[in-house]
Amino acid sequence: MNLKELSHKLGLSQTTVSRALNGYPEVSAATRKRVQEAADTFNYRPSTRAKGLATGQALAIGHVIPVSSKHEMVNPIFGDFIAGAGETYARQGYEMILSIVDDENEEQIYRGLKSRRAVDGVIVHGPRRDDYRLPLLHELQMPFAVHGRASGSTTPYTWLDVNNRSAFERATNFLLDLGHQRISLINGLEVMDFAHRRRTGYEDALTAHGITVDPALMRSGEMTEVFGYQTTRDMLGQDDAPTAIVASSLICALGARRAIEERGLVMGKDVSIITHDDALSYLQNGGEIPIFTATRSSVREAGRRLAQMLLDAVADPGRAPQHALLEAELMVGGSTGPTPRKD
Amino acid sequence: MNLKELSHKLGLSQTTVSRALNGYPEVSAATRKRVQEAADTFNYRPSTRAKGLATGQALAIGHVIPVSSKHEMVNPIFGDFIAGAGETYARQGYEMILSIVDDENEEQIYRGLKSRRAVDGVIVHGPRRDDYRLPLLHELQMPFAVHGRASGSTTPYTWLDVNNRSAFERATNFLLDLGHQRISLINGLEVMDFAHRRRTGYEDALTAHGITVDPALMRSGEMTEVFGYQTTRDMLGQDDAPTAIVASSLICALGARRAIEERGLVMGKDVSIITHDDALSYLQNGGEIPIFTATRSSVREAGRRLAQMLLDAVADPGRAPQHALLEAELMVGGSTGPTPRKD
DNA sequence: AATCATATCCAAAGCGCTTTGGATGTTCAT
DNA sequence: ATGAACATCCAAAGCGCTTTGGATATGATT
Repeated sequence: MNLKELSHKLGLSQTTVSRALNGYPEVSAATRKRVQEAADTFNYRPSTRAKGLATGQALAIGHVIPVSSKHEMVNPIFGDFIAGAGETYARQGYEMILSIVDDENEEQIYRGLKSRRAVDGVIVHGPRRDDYRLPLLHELQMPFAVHGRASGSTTPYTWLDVNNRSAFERATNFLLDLGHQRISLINGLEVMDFAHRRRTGYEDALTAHGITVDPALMRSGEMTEVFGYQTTRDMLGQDDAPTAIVASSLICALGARRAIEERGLVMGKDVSIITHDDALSYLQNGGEIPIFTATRSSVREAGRRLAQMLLDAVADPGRAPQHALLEAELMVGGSTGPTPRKD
Repeated sequence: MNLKELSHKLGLSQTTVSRALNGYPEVSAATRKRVQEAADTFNYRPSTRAKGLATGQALAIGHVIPVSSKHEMVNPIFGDFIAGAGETYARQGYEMILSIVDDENEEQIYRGLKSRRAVDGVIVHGPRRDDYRLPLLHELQMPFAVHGRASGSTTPYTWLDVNNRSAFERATNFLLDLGHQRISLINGLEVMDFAHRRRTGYEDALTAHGITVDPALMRSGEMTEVFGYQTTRDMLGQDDAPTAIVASSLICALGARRAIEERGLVMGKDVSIITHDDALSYLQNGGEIPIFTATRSSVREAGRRLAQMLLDAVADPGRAPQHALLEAELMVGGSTGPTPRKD
């Protein structure tokens, strides 16, 4: 069923039917109702493509998901983020189109989306420091919103981020207050902006307590379970091993716990862990009582909100870029405790 | 840059330029080359919408991801599956459009995709037993391919599935051969087709060894870490507790291990675990030596292949539905061992 | 009764492509 | 030289919508 057929059935012009359906005032209430009902019974929905051609809009938002070409690693937060964003799009009649691309030829993807006029805007995932994508998108005049931030950008842009610095500062302080002095940081890849901010928070807290930062206690890499395990095992094997760990993700923390227990140590007693928790639906941090003490911020909620911010920007290209800085909440679980006394 | 402008620049008609770019024979080699180069330098790409309108194709495949409305749970395999499928689409110039939808009004989504002519076909995720979506898509005449199977469907359809029955039969046999008699099954929700098949494999193995299936040892639920933990804790607290567990996912298995260790037991010695491993990029089952003994099948590879099967079906609507049944490989890790002797 | 505003509808153009049905040269055998 | 066969290109229609610029009818105003 298309417009032509529908308007024929109703004995009206395409113009009138289109206007009735799109809420224009030049249609009598009676006619509008009649059209509305006919559209429902015949299950008529305008073709997105035709509508897009006519209006110049795509009615779609692009998500370009970079996949590490080295490890073929898909960021595990991506599912929940997308789920959140999808809710927003569905409510506003937008489509979400997804490009999974290894980070080598990401630029081509953006150019393609632009020149094919496939989307009205894009969400930038996993921003790096001095991310080249921001100037690129500016140049392409493609509206965008960033999940995270990219320090080093000179022009303003729309973003939503967790306050990673303050979260990790707080996490580190929490451990310091428990008496820990040797605190390790298991971080994401340092090219990622969030990882850099987290490190800053961690270092600031240490420095403020007069503790010098020890590079031997800081590791960064792709945040897998195995990475958490290996780095923890390594560090626990060192002389002057850490008594506490700040981990960048729950998955890392799981690996860290494995290494701790493998050595016959007890988490929360011999070694404390505090982690960041993205509140992923399939990997909750325990039930009522969290397993891990954690700084927590829902990535799904982030998806919902950032999508809305982008749609706002698309609807009104003139408006100033919006920002949102979310504060993570600290949840005390069973993985942290006072420094073990040296016997 | 659009076709009109480009053809103007070249002093050619739109027809000729279009044909040159699309590989039609009615164009001289010299002209084609000239056109090709101009397209490159001006970064011309035909508008997907206009092309779609003209050809009647959408050049897009829809993925409808059901999200449990109760738990807002996004299936964790989804990211990797999508990544695989995305590779295939990118190679063939298709777009992937994603709808995240709570399973209540999934039907509306399919009808919408059809009537808006937004996609050329869809991938069905998470098939249930007697899934209503298959007859629905048939009725809508929408090409589709199923990740998994839906027992109970009368008409043939395109699918790709892991041989869940044989994988779980094999896993159970592996434990039986180690001497285990009390073997528990921690399964996904039983409405899901895969969970049912897995149970069948498990039960078949037990029965073949003359062991009666004990409902007290079988649990099913959404496969989270917490679910694995709680069910394991429960069962280990029972009289006549299991000495081995067959788990449906690595995440469940992580929870099971937590419960085991919490009781002061040792995995692989006091209690064995064998799990299914989807080879997710962020949750590898250890490094060289697997942590868990597991049946393994890459969900990413599944995405790649199923996407191709769907594109084939779209390209040639007449062809008979294709199937692919993948056999999982068994990887022996450290989580299994002989039955502990009763002291 | 003539004029005008208002309400209601419609024909046709246009969005950027593909594709049909020619038109115009060129080449070759006769 | 002549017509057939081929190579190469183009004008225009059509895909399914929105939107511009009227047309017509109705009722209020003078």
